[in-house]
Amino acid sequence: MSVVPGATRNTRQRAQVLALLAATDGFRSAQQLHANLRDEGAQVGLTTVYRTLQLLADAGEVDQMRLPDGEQLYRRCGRGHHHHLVCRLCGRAVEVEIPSVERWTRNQAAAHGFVDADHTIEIVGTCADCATR
Amino acid sequence: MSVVPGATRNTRQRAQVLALLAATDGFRSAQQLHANLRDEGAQVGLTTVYRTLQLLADAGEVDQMRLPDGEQLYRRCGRGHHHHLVCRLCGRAVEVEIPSVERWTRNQAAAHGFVDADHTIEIVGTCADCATR
DNA sequence: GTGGAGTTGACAATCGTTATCGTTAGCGCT
DNA sequence: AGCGCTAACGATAACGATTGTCAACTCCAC
Repeated sequence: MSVVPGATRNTRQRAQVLALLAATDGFRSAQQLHANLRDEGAQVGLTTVYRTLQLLADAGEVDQMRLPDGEQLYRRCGRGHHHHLVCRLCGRAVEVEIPSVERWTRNQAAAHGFVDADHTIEIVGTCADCATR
Repeated sequence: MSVVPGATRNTRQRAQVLALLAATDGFRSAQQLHANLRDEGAQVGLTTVYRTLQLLADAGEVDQMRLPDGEQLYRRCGRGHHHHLVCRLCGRAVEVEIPSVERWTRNQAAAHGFVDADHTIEIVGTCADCATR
């Protein structure tokens, strides 16, 4: 039997992106992550950072959110469905759960005949540290 | 005394953008609106459409939301704080209110020391018409 | 070690949006 | 109606994040 097509490989670049994500606790943009990797001497292309983040996001390994200005941010996250309270300045994030809203959104969608409903809930603010600075 | 600086003027272009928005009941992108205006013979520049939408959004005359792919959408809306259930295909929107969540998000932000907290809640699905088509 | 399919990355292209800046035109005033 | 000031316009260029391209590379099963 030949190799199963579709296997994913463990490459140096993916390990480095994952390592950086593991060491970061706030949301970061692909460009920020790429810059950080370059700073610490890692040899990773910007394209690869984007691709890796997309892979991880699709696999549910990282969460992604979008700032009001449209920039995409990524963060290594706990599993399961949850939402975020994010600092608009430093990216620090707190995972929050909204038990009632999950049910509520489903019901609203169904009540209006919408199917395949998905929802996005993000709370963006300024964290205590950034506020006093 | 001279003219008060900062006055806004009534131009043909703004009237046309407003008229189109009034005749549209779903979320539309700036580019879609511009194309529609051109189709019906209106002479309006793309830049002006963007500027006008931004003005209206700042003034609270229209609501803006962002699709998962980052595209900005606009819609003439009822006043007051509310959220939307939007069709991902045709842009049709239903305004919904989430009584408990407004309070909940405020409390969560405060509990974690965040200030100036803002929240975005959007439900995107496929409406009944688009689903059967 | 070898083969070949998954990966990489420099570069170009895309796409929505914003800045530029000379021209146009709304409107308060006379 | 005419004048003048300045907001507003709009064609075009610039921008910035993201994605496509494609030849070179490198994991890894055998």
